[in-house]
Amino acid sequence: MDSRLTIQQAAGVTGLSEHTLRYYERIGLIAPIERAPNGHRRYSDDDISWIGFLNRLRSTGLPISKMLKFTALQREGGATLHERLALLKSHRREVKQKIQELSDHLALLEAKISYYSERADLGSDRSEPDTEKCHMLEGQPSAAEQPSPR
Amino acid sequence: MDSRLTIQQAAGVTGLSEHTLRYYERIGLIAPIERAPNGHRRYSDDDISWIGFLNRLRSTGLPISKMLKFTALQREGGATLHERLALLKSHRREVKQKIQELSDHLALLEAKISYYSERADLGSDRSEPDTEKCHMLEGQPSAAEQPSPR
DNA sequence: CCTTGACCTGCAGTGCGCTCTAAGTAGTAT
DNA sequence: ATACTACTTAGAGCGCACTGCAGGTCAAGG
Repeated sequence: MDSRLTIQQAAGVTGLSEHTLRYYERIGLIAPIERAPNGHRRYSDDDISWIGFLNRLRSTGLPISKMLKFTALQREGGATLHERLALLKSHRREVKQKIQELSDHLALLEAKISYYSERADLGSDRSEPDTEKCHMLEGQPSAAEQPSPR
Repeated sequence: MDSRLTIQQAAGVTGLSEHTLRYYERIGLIAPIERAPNGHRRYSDDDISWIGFLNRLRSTGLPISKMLKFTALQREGGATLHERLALLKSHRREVKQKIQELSDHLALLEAKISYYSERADLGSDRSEPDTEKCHMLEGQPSAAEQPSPR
């Protein structure tokens, strides 16, 4: 059961490319992987599950820089628990916000779609370039929505 | 009311930088903006609301290439309604999926956080590098979750 | 007249997250 | 011996979405 996967196998099960696996190791996201006598990497179950965790963080949009921070804390051991917790919590907040934002935009998308659907219903084959005003239904950012996040 | 904003003002109300406004125009995301006699851009209300729409699409993660596609169709006029509709619908599906995905990852984040919180509660000041196994609770991608999107 | 400031253009540079290339090694198969 | 395959490294390149820079124009103010 103690698999010791080759990089190819590790790539298979994690969904990352071999390239990316080496890259992650190089930048320190993954600790130096054990080597076979010939120098080839051998991924342990622990390595694989750590990579799984990284994968999840990544797919919530956590930038690599923050994952590095987390990884560094992890390596420093138990004393950094609070800090790691804080990092995760702050990320949780961001993910929640992102979900909210997407939901909002989804609603607008729905509005746009039903507006278009209507137009499509009433014989839309006039090829006049009539429609250049149809974006009027997108209220602009309204200042509150886009405070100054750039 | 027919504002005719300068680029600076347009940047202000849209939340984009002046650079980005020129960039969007250059690549064709925004139609050539009307110019004052001195060559300076003057953004109309219509321009602004179109930019607002682009902004929304962008913040749902629609890549610029697809926005370009949409923009091109828009300019071709009414005959492309169905196609535009299809594009929006396909994007809607993606946004929904993204929301779902984020929610899933959020759940995992919560699990991790409560796991850490527990540890933090029971006096976590042993500085042994004990914790190197705590990522064990991240089940790996489980094949179904990450089919092969890379 | 000279500076300041807002704008213009074209093009180069940046940061992120990979992704690819080149050149080399090690082990097996024919 | 030779080919093949899987791996290794250092380092270059890529696609995206901007962002910055150099150099120029124009209008108003001191």
